[in-house]
Amino acid sequence: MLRNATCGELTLSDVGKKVTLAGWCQKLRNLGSLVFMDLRDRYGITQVNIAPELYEKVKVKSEYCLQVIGEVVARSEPNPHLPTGKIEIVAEEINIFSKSKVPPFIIADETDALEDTRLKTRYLDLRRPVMQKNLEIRARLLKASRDYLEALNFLEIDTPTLIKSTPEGARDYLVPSRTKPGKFFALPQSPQIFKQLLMIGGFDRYYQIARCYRDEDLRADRQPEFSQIDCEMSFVSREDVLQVIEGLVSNMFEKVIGYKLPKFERISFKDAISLYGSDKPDMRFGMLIQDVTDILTKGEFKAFEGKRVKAIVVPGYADKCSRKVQSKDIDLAKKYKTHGVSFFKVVGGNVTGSLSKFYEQSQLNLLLARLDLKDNDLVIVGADENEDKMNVALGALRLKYGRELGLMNPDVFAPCFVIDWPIFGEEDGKIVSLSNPFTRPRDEDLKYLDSDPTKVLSYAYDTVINGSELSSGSLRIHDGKLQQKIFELLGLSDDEIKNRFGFFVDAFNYGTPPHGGFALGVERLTMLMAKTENVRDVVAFPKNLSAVDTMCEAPSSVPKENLDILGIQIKEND
RNA sequence: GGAUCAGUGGUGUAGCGGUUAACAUGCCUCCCUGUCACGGAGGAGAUCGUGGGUUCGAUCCCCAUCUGAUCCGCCA
Repeated sequence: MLRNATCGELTLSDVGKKVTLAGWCQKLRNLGSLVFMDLRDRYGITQVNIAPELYEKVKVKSEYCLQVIGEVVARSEPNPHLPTGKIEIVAEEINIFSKSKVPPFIIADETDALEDTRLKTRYLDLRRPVMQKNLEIRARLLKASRDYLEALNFLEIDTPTLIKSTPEGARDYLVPSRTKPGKFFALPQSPQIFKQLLMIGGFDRYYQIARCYRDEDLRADRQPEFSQIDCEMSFVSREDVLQVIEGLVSNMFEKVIGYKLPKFERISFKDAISLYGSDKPDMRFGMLIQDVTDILTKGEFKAFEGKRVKAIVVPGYADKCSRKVQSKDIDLAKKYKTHGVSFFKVVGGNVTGSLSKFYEQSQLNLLLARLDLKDNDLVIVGADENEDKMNVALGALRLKYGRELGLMNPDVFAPCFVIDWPIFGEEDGKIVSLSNPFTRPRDEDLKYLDSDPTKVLSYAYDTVINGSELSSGSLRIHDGKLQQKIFELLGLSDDEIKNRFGFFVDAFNYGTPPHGGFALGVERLTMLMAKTENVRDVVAFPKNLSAVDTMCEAPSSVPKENLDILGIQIKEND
């Protein structure tokens, strides 16, 4: 037996027991004729009292992996900050399993190393309690989701990860085929098509913890490979699916972090954009975007003419809003391809600011009343021909100030469903898909399919908590004719449809049940529960922003012979 | 594809035309019987990301390049 207790469990009631612990030497405190060692494992830290003679013999150092045999004793001076702080082990024997080089950074929650450094020796970084806690949250929420879904009769079925490339949406990761040189598999961006085929195959409730791959640029919350709790159900209404999502997510929060989520709000896509300036609204705080077009286009200020004018109010911020701050905000708004924003301040009950001179007092009073302005409030105003662009820009500013004013409390979770998404958008006069092409249009909107497709809303739904898109899903089309029609509206020719989705379209001719589902982002969920804004904190071995694993140095070159077998030649750099 | 910020001992930072390149921490040696961010004394450790330029002189200014972070585009 290499150990019979962990470093996190011993208490005063264990005093007198002889125990064997195993772990890593976290810290040594050598007082001369008395040496203390903090021994660390996954469960905690236990102090070991080592006699100088024993210490001389074993010569323990930082991060040595070792075993301690000794008696549990009560400490004469307990440490109230440590769960095991009332006891220590008097070492009788120390066996070193293996030595360690001096680690490149301090292995503790409060490490001062930058992430880049930590990633190069991730296995050391993973020893840090906070990383172990994060990965434990991840494991526990997966377990909770399995338990919940299994109880509802969902069947776990895995789907292939070497699949047909169907260029649409995200860029595929490609895998060359050896048996068919010159041809490629793609790694799945999601199991979408397969889970729908499972519905046709009669598995009315399917789920899977699915690995997904997207070869797109990364972000702090985006990795090229990630996991989804993927579900699909047959013979369901939108309401049925939303119930499952709400139940599942609430159950996970309760089981994993003991948080009771409130009932999920519902908001239409349209309202989310116009009130929050985002399709993933953070509902922990207000500061909603308001329409002031009728008031502010009536003045002498020509630049607002013919545009939609929208505003947010930052309470009590007028005196903090220097010229520098303003110019930063203008730049932020311009990032979203707007003309920028302007500022009003409320001073002594009056609306002031460089634009105020363009307006009559009566109009400014209207503004005071409409926005319910108080002294020292800051009003950020933007105008644009394209209302949604300005909404999105103001939405970004809303988040900036929400953060700054401490309104985004990480201990509070505000869930909502964003529903009624449009199916089509317009880009350069062309109809483009805004969702996946299998999303089912609302029955009441089918009549617009020919006349004005952009008016057609769908049975799609996103789950959003604290501004993070946790899941997205929809009812799917189950009628072959309607599916064909959607493909046509997207400008796909019969040949293209046949090439990309032929097998899928064929399947629809054999009795497709009405179905729908969703996919929950595992990393996003874990990030919320672990209260981190960085995906890499909840992935054991992540890629950096260039999609590189700096520890393994992947991707890498491969020998020419391997390429020859695949019929691949690398183009020389020009 | 674009924007911004940052690369200085192992680690994290300071310095921003002339410095013995500073501080903290880690590491090594010695002292220390109750530490838990132990304490004390001493020591080693840096071609200041790379290449070019400006200058009498560059870690510092300029250009290029590489690397990292964050955002926009992108992510059906």
